Amino acid sequence: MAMEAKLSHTAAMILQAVNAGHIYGFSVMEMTGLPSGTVYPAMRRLERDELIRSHWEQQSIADAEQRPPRKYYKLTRAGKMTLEASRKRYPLLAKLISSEQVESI
Amino acid sequence: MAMEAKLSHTAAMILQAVNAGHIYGFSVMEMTGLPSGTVYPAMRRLERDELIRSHWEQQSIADAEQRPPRKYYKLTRAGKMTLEASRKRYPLLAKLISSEQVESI
DNA sequence: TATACCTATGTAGCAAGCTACTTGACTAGT
DNA sequence: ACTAGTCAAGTAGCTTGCTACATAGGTATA
Repeated sequence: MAMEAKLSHTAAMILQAVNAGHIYGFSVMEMTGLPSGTVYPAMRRLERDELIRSHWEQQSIADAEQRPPRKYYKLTRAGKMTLEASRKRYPLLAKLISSEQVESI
Repeated sequence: MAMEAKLSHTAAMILQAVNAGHIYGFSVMEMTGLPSGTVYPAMRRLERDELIRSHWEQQSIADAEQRPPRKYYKLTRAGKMTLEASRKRYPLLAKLISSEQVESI
């Protein structure tokens, strides 16, 4: 069995937020209340550790919606397993950010 | 009006835990899942900033219960006001640790 | 009588988080 | 033209948090 990384409470919150549909940095910031100086470096580390993967939104879409392009994330298989393990470590995590709370994806 | 300190999520969790009846370090650790290297330094800073105040349990009580003496904390008035402000900043905090969850004080 | 576990507090040194910015394009008011 | 606001990503440098360990008395067990 693969050795799963132990996540900090913050990293677990971010993973949970992405999993629940807040799939870009700014949305994670709004949902969690965490500042940009926390969220963006943390998401880089999560990507470095291959728990999430990112791709830039097409410029044409951003242009059409008149805003900066977003960097979209999704969990890898390792990310899903690590999140599952983190729910045991932080049992109150799922309550904080559930998929139901996501209005617009 | 007094300038209230802005608490980190962790510091707010600890304040909330103490307020909810987890009035010594080890109990806060168990409730929150945070490690001792987080909880004890954080509680020192909270006391330095006069949001909580501590006093050592009487040795005779610890002896009678056959365990090390505990350092008991309680919120100051400034601590209660800061916690109240933090509930606005972290609206999901109260759900995490409510007084009802405390079995033994 | 070692070895191990439990309660409880604590610290050194490294990793992660936060404050206060920056960049950049677009919107709206004065 | 200038100021201010919004969305979105990002960074430098200081502060906080975490891992791993220490201390210390208690119980339990082989």
